[in-house]
Amino acid sequence: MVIEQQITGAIMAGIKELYGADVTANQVQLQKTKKEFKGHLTLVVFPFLRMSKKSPEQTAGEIGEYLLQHEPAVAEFNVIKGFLNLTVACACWIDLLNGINSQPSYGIIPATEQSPLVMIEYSSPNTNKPLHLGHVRNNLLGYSLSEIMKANGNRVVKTNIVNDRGIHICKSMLAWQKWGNGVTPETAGKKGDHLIGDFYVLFSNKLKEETAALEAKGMSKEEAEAASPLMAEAREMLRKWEAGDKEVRALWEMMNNWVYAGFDETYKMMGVGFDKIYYESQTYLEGKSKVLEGLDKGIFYRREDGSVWADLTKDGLDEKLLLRADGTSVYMTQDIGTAKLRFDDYPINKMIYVVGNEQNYHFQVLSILLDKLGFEFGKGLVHFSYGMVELPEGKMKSREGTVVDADDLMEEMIGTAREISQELGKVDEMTPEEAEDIARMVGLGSLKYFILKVDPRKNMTFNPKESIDFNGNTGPFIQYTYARIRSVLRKATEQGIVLPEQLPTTTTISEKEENLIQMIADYATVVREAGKEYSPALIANYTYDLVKEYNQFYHDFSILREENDEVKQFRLVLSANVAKIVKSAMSLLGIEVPERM
RNA sequence: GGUUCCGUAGCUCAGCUGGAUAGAGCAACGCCCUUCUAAGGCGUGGGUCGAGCGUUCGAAUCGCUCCGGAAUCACCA
Repeated sequence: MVIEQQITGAIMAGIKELYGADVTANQVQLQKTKKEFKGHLTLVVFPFLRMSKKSPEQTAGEIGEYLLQHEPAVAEFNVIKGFLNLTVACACWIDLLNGINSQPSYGIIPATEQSPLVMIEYSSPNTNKPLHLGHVRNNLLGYSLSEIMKANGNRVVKTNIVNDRGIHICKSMLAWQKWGNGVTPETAGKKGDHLIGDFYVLFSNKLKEETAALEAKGMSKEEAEAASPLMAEAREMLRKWEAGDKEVRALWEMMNNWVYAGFDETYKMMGVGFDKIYYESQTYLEGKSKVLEGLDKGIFYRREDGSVWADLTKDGLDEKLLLRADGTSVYMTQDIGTAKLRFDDYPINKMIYVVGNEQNYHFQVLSILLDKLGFEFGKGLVHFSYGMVELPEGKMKSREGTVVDADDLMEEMIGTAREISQELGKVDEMTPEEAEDIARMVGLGSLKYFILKVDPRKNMTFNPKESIDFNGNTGPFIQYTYARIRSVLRKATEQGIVLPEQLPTTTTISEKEENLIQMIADYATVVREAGKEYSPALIANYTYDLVKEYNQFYHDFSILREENDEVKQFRLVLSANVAKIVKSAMSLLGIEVPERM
């Protein structure tokens, strides 16, 4: 922030004058003063001892004295061991607050026509089963990351690649054909994605029966699956699909549309969306030409059986298959093709893939291949790799039925929020619509915050029961604080108090208030850091700290009962800006904040 | 076995470009609703930061070696 830069400059000048040494801004370690000491900013003087050739205390004292004389922003200082604690002048804080107050979207850098174009791929579902908890983490991270990149002055295209073809879809189709009796989402009264998921499970169960019988006759698992008539039928269906068989295609289209309708509902409830959707059925043939082009240029090589490979041993990796002997594509080829299509559609400067960490190797390879093929964004490709979501009992296993369904989960969270607000009597003066809206915001806010506050790279444990906690470091706590501030501001308006555009710098404010302004001012840095680190968690934890700090402040001061008008207005403006920052930060996480709750 | 990631309080997680006595929340216990929303605040207890060695004025943070866990090393996607 501004004050820091100003003081850093003064320190550099001071060291030059006192010790005749040049130091860079990087060497000046100016950090926030710990709570238990007096001051706002602390300079660690150990690095300068070589230049001063004096004790830490003496050096700190000299620099402090210099700052007091030459830098008006420094009001006083104290020295503890090698730490120089600086207190920033009161008027500076009010100036800072005035500056932030005048900016409706402080900390956000709007994109322009010239801004870099960032494409973010996330969600990427299969069309054979509904979304589950793992997808929830993916979607929330992807959406939030998009918002964070936007806030850092990038043009963002959110994209989704739908895996709508392959043997897994054929399994659902076959099961529906065999045992479905023409059931539809309407007649079943079920979301389309769930209905299809049921048939996928049905197929798996029937297949298991078959293979178990074969295994009993002495076949291995692989042999049994290869010999299974059901699997043969599924493979035949896939063959027909690829040949463009009208009947199979029609069935495929109908069932996929059911799934999409179901997904759309889930996405909408989750609050995520896309600017451009790609379907694998339309892209899976695309990579081949690019690979053959690479073959011509000698980037890849062909084996005797006709298959095409990339030799990445020089890059410290293995050899990677790109085209099978029969000329068909593999996963990697498809991703190359999709990259090509995307680049044809948009002048992408940066590509971010939000995909689980089980694919770290895949993206390492993809980055190298795209780079070799001449894609500008290949080398700098970002695999936003996130960890798995585990349950207290361990991993989710579809086989054991421990998969947490996204729709069920959201519904449950909203239901709990509804119950709690009823218990607390929060809904007494609300219309049923208002109450339901708040239950939705709070329930989903709780879920989203719970997932986004943890470092994306780490595996996390999700306890469905305990996650519905509305106290402490949670979304609802943040939403609650916001709603309370808005309430105070509403009451101020009712009392006819008009907030000034500019506060007089002569108002006396407490140290707590100064700290709060410091935290508010940090928001701009946090947003920038979050963009650099691709970390929604940074925003989440910052917001919690800010809100916690504000809550303590809130309890110490009766804002509306304050008798000194100048102080009252200052506190109202301060509160309004906390609310502004909280709302902005939450929107970067895709979390709504209610005006009352 | 190779590669990558992770290991911090009973539980869930912050802190990691080296800096002061390692922080929150949950859970436990004790206070505070005639005070702008108690979905709140204050307090108490709880830690060999997986282990060891090294670099340094200084290490949870950096390096090496172990130990434990995860992912991956498919002509699956």
